[in-house]
Amino acid sequence: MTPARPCDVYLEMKKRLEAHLRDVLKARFDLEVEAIPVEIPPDLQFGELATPIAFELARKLRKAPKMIAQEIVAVLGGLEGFAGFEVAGAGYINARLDRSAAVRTIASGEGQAAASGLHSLVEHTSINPNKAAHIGHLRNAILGDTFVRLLRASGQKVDVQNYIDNTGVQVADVVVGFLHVEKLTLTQIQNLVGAYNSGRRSDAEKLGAEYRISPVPRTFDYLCWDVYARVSQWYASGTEEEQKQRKDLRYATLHEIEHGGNETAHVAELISTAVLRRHLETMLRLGIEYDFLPRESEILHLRFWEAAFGLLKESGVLYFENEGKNKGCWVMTRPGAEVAEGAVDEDAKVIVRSNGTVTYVGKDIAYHLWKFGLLGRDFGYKPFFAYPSHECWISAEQGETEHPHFGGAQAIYNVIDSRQSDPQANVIQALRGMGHTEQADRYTHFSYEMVALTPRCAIDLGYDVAEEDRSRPYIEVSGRKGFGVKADDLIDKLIAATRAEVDARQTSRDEAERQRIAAQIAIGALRYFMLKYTRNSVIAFDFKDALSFEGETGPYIQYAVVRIRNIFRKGGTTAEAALAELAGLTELAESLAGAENEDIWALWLRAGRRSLVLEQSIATSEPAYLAKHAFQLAQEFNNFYHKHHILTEEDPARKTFLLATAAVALRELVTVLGWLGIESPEAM
RNA sequence: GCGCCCGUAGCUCAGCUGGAUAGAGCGACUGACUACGAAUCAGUAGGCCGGAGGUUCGAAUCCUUCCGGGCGCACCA
Repeated sequence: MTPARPCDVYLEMKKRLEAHLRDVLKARFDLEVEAIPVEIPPDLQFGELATPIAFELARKLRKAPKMIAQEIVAVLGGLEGFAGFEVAGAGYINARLDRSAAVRTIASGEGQAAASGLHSLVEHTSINPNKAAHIGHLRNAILGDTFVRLLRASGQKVDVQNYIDNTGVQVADVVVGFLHVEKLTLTQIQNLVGAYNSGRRSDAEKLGAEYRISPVPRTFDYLCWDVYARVSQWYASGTEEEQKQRKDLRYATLHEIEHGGNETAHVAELISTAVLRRHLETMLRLGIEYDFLPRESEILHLRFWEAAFGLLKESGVLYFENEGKNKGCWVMTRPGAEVAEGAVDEDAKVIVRSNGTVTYVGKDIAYHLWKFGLLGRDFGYKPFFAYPSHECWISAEQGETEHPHFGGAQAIYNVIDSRQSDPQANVIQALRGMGHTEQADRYTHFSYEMVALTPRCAIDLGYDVAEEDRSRPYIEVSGRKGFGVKADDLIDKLIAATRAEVDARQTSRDEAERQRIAAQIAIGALRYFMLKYTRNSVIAFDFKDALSFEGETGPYIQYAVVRIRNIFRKGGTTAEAALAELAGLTELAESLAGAENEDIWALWLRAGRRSLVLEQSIATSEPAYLAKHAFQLAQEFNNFYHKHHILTEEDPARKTFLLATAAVALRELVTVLGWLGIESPEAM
């Protein structure tokens, strides 16, 4: 069997050094050390790897760290792939790699991960299908989609799910909006959806005028955005009596939708399906695809809860409360709660209300039992949306007889914003309580902070910003108030901006090609923008930052790729050929030594770090690490590019080496950008 | 009141399970296009890492506490 990641010298060398140190410590000093710390030094002058192990051993051995380090170095001997070890500072042991050997390994590496055998399920996007997607949803989808790509790159089999809450209160609200505020009939709604779906804007406008809807936005999800804002306002306006009636109407509508099989439910289905289709189209513009769309309506109608309820009662996770404020409910103990023996847990989480209906967390427990294959029930499946390479399926009460199998995963990741960490913790707690500890351990709430608007951005967009909000660092987006930046608007704006730049530079390319390049750059800019921040940092959105194409941005990295491609184009050769030629060079050491080559060595080293960063990214669920890695790689290449002129190099061996350096940078940049869902344009 | 997150350069953010002189981008100021395209590069200025204690050979990182900000704590979803 071939090694999983032959090109990753860092990962390989780190493991080798750890193992060697462990052996030496055992054999020569009779020391068993659990974890040997091996780190990457802050500067290349300290070598490529280092360990502060001597500091840790100082107390135990009652000796100065520096002496211990010297003793260890004295017996380390030679290790394949390393040029030597030395003591530095107060007791660091620095390791220097055999640079030529490392370069050859990196150059030859394919970097393909072997299948890990792990089957994971990632749930992301999960937008309520009642309005257009906004920038907050983009962060979710881009984080989720990128993480899917990372898991797949590491060899996992991954199913991508987008959960659709098509029977919730948000859908009910827009149904109320269409039926009772806009006062449309089922037939009229059907006509409107049909006109929008056919793509003929003029038809939608004609109907809009006839039905007295104004303004008539360009797409159906945009219309819903407006209707949702109007109905929210409608609920809050009017007399007290009217408000009560409207609230009653809201919940009556919700219950009809949940129950199904009536006209209101039919309207809800019509609207939510049309909006869902728009969400898929929006996300596809960013290269985001799904495998399966489980819907709440099927979780209800296929009685997932019934099955889960039985299991929960059996395992004792749920108990019936006879006393206190939750009297008459089925409840569960919250994670971390400590309740005295015999006392009533007033703080318990209600799962089944005293009227017998189940709460959101209850339904979520059922759904997650299904995800792990522990429920004993399954959805029906129907094809819903065709991508060029595969079909996206949707849940159905009665599905096709032939269908792929979803669920039954070994590990799951839920990309859900941090405000939902309590309910997520409840679900995990329930799984653990049922004895599914392994599943509970492999349940990751992939949480992230919201995207908010800077006050300046909100004012620029024409929203009323209260005086007290103007001094705040950011203002939360609100679909209810219609307050936010719609995803498609942002994408359009980005494409227009990149198009202007492309037009200025690519005068000889035709219209279609320019548009394609502009889109690639715009999507690259957007995806990178959403990925450069770590998950628990609130993004205060501003067009100035998002529309920036300089510095730490997607286009900066793409530009490095284009530069490398230009070198090979002008040089009449290819990256593959350059790497093949490198193998024929007998002497590399000279090109890698000395201060004037330090930047080249740094670039090779960075190139040899991909799998290490991937591993860290997955372990911490932090795609930002890989985004940063891509940027640093591009930065180091640009550095190299300015310092060494490749095509005019006269020494043929040196030129081959420089070309190979560019080739490896290209290979790494394209690979890592691909993991981030960012395309590498041919020109820009 | 309880829980979670955050506070690092003028601004926006990195800083991995504690480790060597605290980094990047933007902005400001200097410079570099008859070069493989300057969406680039080089340089300068800019930091009691919110405050105070503690643990440690060593703390931006761990613990305690205080201050300042955000978000959760429903028989809503």
